[in-house]
Amino acid sequence: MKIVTWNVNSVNVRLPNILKYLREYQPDILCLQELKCMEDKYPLEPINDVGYQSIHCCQKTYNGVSIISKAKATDVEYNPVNVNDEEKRSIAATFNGIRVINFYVVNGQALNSDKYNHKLVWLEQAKKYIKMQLTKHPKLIVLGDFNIVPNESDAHDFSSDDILCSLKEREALKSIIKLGLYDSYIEKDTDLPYTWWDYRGGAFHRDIGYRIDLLLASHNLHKEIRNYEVHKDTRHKSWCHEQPKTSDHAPVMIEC
DNA sequence: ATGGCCACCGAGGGTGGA
Repeated sequence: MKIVTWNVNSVNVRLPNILKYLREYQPDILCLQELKCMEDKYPLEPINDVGYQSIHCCQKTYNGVSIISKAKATDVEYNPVNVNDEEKRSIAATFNGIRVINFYVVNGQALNSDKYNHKLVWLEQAKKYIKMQLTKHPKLIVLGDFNIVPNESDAHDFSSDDILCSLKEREALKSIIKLGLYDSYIEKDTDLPYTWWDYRGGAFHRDIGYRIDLLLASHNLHKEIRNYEVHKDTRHKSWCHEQPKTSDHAPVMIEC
């Protein structure tokens, strides 16, 4: 079973990339973040045409999350984690006995910003939801764009004064993991751990990145994970000729 | 070269991303 998280930075701009990814990698479950469209603009038909179903939680311009899958979703919850109902940052469903919770965590912008407090409040809500979900679902995975690095080694430029790296947000992530989750990241000697590289300054080319896209599995699922891959090929402009502009995130896959 | 911000809205530059 292949489970993937990918922040696509606009589902419509990235549609050719997404369809190519589905055809080539054949994931069982592909969780997307940053759809940036309303439901009536969500490209359901082309996704169906390559043999996949989709559930999606949309808003205008910002945010938005979906789960694309081969199997039918059951027990679907739309935006179960929210501080205000406007922001669509969460969607959850069960696929063949596996509970999948897809998050686009608040970015937070800067430590002195109101958005940073919003991020911390949102993470508190997420923790409550996950705690409740763990009591119901032995096989569970929380995945998505967390906008937080778990460890100092997960940032090329680690500074505790910077967003993504600061103490409070990392403590919030740790306390979520302590509920009974396991970071599925498997270190590869050949690669730095990053999943996101800034568009600016040739960051990808210079491998100046951060590991902020995470898959956190419950013990019963984690013990079955046998592979972990970051699909950096999708970051190359030559990978998809129909849409040479790429997302700034790479898809991250586990197999179990 | 595996290369240098991108996408949104709306009509041009401001905003948000991470």
